[in-house]
Amino acid sequence: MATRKVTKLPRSEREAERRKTILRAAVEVFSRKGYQGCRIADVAKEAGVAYGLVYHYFKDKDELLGSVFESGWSAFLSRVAAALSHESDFEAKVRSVVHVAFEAYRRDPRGVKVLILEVGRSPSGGAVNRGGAFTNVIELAAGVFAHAQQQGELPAHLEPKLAAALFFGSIEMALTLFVVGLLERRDDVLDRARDQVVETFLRGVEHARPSPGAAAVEANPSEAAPWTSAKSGTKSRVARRD
Amino acid sequence: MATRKVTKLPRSEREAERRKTILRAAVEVFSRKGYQGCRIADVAKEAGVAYGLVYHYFKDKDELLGSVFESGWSAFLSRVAAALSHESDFEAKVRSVVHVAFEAYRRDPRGVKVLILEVGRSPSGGAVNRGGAFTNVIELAAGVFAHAQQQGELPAHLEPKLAAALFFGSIEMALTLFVVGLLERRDDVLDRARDQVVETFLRGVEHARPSPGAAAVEANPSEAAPWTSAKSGTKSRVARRD
Amino acid sequence: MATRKVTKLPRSEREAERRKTILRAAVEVFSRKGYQGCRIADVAKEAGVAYGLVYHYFKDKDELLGSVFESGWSAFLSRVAAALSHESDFEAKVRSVVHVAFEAYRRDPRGVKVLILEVGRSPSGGAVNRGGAFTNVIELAAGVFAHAQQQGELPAHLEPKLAAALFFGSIEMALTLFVVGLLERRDDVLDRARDQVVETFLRGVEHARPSPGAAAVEANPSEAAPWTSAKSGTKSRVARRD
Amino acid sequence: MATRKVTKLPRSEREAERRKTILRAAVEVFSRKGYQGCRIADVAKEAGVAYGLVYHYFKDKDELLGSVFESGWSAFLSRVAAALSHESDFEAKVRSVVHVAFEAYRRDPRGVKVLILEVGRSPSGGAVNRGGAFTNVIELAAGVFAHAQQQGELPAHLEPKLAAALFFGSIEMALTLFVVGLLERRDDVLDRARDQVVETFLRGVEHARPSPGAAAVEANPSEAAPWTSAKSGTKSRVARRD
DNA sequence: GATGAATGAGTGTTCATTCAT
DNA sequence: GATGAATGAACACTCATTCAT
Repeated sequence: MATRKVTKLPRSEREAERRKTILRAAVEVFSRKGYQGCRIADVAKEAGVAYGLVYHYFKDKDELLGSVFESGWSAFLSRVAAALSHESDFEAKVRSVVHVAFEAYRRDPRGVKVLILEVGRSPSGGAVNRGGAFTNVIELAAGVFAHAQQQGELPAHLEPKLAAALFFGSIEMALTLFVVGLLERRDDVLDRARDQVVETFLRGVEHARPSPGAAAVEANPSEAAPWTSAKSGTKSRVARRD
Repeated sequence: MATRKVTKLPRSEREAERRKTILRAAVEVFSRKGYQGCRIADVAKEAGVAYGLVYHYFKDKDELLGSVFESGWSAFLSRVAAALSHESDFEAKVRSVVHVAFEAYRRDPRGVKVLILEVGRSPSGGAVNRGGAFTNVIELAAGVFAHAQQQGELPAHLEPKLAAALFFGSIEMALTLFVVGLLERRDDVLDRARDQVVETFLRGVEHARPSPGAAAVEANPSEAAPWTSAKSGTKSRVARRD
Repeated sequence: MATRKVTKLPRSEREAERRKTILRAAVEVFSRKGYQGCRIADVAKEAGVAYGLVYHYFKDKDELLGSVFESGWSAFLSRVAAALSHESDFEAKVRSVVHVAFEAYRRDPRGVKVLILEVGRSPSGGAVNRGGAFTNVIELAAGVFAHAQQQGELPAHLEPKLAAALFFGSIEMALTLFVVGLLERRDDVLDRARDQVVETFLRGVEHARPSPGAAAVEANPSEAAPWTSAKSGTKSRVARRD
Repeated sequence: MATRKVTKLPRSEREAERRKTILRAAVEVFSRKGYQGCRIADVAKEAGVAYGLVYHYFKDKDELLGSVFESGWSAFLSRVAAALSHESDFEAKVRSVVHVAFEAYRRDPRGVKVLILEVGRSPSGGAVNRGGAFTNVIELAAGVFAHAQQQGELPAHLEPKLAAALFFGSIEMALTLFVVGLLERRDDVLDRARDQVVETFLRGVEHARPSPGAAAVEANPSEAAPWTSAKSGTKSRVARRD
């Protein structure tokens, strides 16, 4: 009834299109309900396709969700790789990777949430190579750190993979703060946070330098804590026990 | 503490005991199969009690698993709080918290895995205030950082909550490296990693100092990559308790 | 704590008391939730006794509910028997049995509801001798009808048991009208209905005589249909199909 | 009726068929085990379909069993309505409704048992509008009685709904006598009982006339108790349709 | 390819019944 | 006798996956 007149993409393209539609729907549903909580039916409905069609494009639920990860990660990875290739300086590389991560979040918080909240999940569950994806990023970054060590830009005693873990762990948890709402999803806050991540990673909390933008702000003593709108940022100044 | 009768536990204590048994079993199963994957039947079997008894002590699956989180987090939180209260120096505090985390992992990788891999996860998964638990740790640590800022031990421009996030993000991801097997779960590797986490967080990758133990090693050029072999092990510099 | 001072009924009486308490509670719960819908726990709570105590007095759920029936029926039966023994005239007997039934309803609609709504139930379910109780009433009445036949008060061609069935079927369904709310539970309506049941059974719909009370009412043409408050009694005057 | 294709039923009809199959199976199981006692698994097995398919066609157990009631009642109702529409005389109407009920029982004792034993039962059992179905029959008949009153065929002082209740109460309890085995399920007994129901309802026990068939029998004193033996059988005086 | 009916194993939850205290 | 914790069979309902059309 409705199928008669379509622009007729070459079969393969039409299919690729469908596949992407389903994948996008999966990301959406996945981010709403989580890995286990989402049903194939939900994905199909979200994608506007028939129930069984999902199984034409994906072997089973695991493959579908695996694909979600892979496409997400590979997109992230390629952006990171591109960013790295545009910079030669170590600090610049670090800065640009953090930038990529924050931009990804700014553009597609849902997708990032999925990636963040489900990495390493599926305890022994036969799921895809999420671990693999994770390993990829770690090792990509580890390569950068090892190179920097060879260039003398970084102390030799550091384990590159661990350094990479600390790097991405910092980024991830920083973004998590936004995901769970502990920090406001405002552009200026995001920017400032990004700078603090870079600074802390490079020079440590003890020697982190202020954001360039914040420098100006510092000139205005009355706005000493621009991180939060009004309500004082941190409640308990002293460790609680309870 | 509460009862003197030694011969047999009074009804109420017996029950409290049962409850704990079930909770422990839940942690176990949970860590093996994850939040959604764990079945009440498994928990009951693991605890060695009848199926229905689980429902005597916990309203439903959600409440049971919620309790797992809460008990796990509160245990971790109280250890962290204790560690903090024993130190006054900022660096020492940082070091001791990292120590607590690593010791927890050394002692009960399963439990840590559960907390690490499931916190904040399961979007709207119905369960308790996992988010709340997460928030608690962040804010506990944020308090420490804020205090350090007041003491002049830390730059004032840092957002304490974000600093806390970077701190725990680093720790978590470092442990994840062990969880997923990218680093060997050997004592010496754990010790060295712990030091690197502390150093990187405090002074940044660029100025991180080598482990005291590793210092000696460095003198021996023939052992250039102590991350993957040897047994130099700088075991637990800080006294463990319990 | 509280058990110290009780009037100390002889053991057997105390127990009989308890038993009755539980039985009453069972009637209550039963009438609210029905045979299958009620849980032993509900009965225990309603009776204010411990969970397991119910099993001291009743072998199992079936026996408990069987007892409910038996006590209900036997009470009804003995009232019916008493009523019958007080009258010698056939019409008077009929009238007094209907009276007993309507009074029982007026006094304890709950109990009647239980008896009415569950007779003959439990399809093949191993339940008690509810059928037995039912049989008892039918045969008691059948005896009366047979006697009346011998006295020449009733045509000989009638099957007494069937006559009894028609009799109690009329009574039951009449009461059901009140139970389900198709007739108002007002005293005057009940009285009038009672008369109509008797008249219809004795002389048939075609020759049923008006209630004595209604006779007076009839004198007042403005109150021609005193069966219902205001809203005209029967909607569709002609058989609907739909 | 709706489709011409003979070769294979179109999808939609196939499904409607399936639905009916399941419904029939539900009636069967239902009549055997009662409302609460029947399990979805039994229904599925009886229908010869997969467990889960039941949930394709019925939201849940309640909806399934609700449908059983509705279809049963509506079938009965339409037969009654048809019978009524074919007769104009009041007595004939009464006679034909009783006939319909007895024929229904003769044809499908199971189904009748279900409707009889479960209507109005299960207090607040959640299921559909069983009460509604009950109300429908009562009001349908009440309409007939009201009409007869207007025609002067019936005393005006009777409450039509109550008359309807007495009518169906008599029928129901008469059938119950067969259901519980107090009367033999033999054709001649059924016929005779049917006549007695009609006569008693119309003219009362006191003036009920003997069955036409039994009249002949009465002439033969040697067959004084034809209720329990013989085979005189006055079969279906009114044409059945079905 | 597309559709959605059909399948059935899996699992949370209830609740009658038992039993140690 | 009283209590309520312990037991476990039973069952409704879900949902990934298959398959006929």
